[in-house]
Amino acid sequence: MQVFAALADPVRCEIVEMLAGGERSAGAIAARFPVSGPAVSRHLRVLREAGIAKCRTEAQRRIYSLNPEPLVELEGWSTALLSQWRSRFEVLGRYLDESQGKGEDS
Amino acid sequence: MQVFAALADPVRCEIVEMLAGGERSAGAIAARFPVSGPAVSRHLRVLREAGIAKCRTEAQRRIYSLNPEPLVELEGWSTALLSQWRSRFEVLGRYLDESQGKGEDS
DNA sequence: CTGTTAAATAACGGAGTGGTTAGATAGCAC
DNA sequence: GTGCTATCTAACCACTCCGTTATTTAACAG
Repeated sequence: MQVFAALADPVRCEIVEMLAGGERSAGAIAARFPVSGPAVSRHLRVLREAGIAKCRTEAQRRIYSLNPEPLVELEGWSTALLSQWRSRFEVLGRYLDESQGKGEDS
Repeated sequence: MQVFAALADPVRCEIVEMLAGGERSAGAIAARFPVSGPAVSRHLRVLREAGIAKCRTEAQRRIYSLNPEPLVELEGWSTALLSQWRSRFEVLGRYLDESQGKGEDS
């Protein structure tokens, strides 16, 4: 799950939320954060390398947009994990229901 | 999203997957990784402080289990983001459908 | 070609992270 | 009490990460 590392930084997390609302130029993104342009530029690179963002060139501007696949994968990961956990929990629940009538365990 | 930072490390990510399959003692967890006990112990602390794992004491053992709330939140975050993205995409799609008949744009 | 704008890269410093080994803490067995 | 087991904490080191400023690349305007 390389995605987690890419989203671990709050700035990158916010950038992703921005991009979910539509594509933006690098400058427009940088303007929203109290850090320097180069700092944002590197955040964008991390997101690109993680496959979460992609960019196209338009004159001098780089227009960034969201690449959804990794987020779909992320959603799937958490959903699968939770359903596994819930199924375990249900097994435990059944066990407790059963032993409730007998009241014995090690 | 503090959860991302907690899951950014592959060892912690695997621990969470282990815990989804049922609770485990600290020793049982540590045995599965090629790193020292103290290293795993600190990973467990990070997960605890992120609210992803919790532990109870049983004799000398600490039994770790999964706390699902942060993962539910994570699932919700990715789902919301994707649905926002998809709605944007649909708007764009409608625009393209429309301009397709006219064939003009800047 | 020169100048300007937009963004990326380079180089560097400080803070945080993950690993290690050694020592502390807590509960059980005797 | 002593000894053993299980786990955590402390101290330290190497490495990575995020921020900065300075420089470079790239595209347009004249």
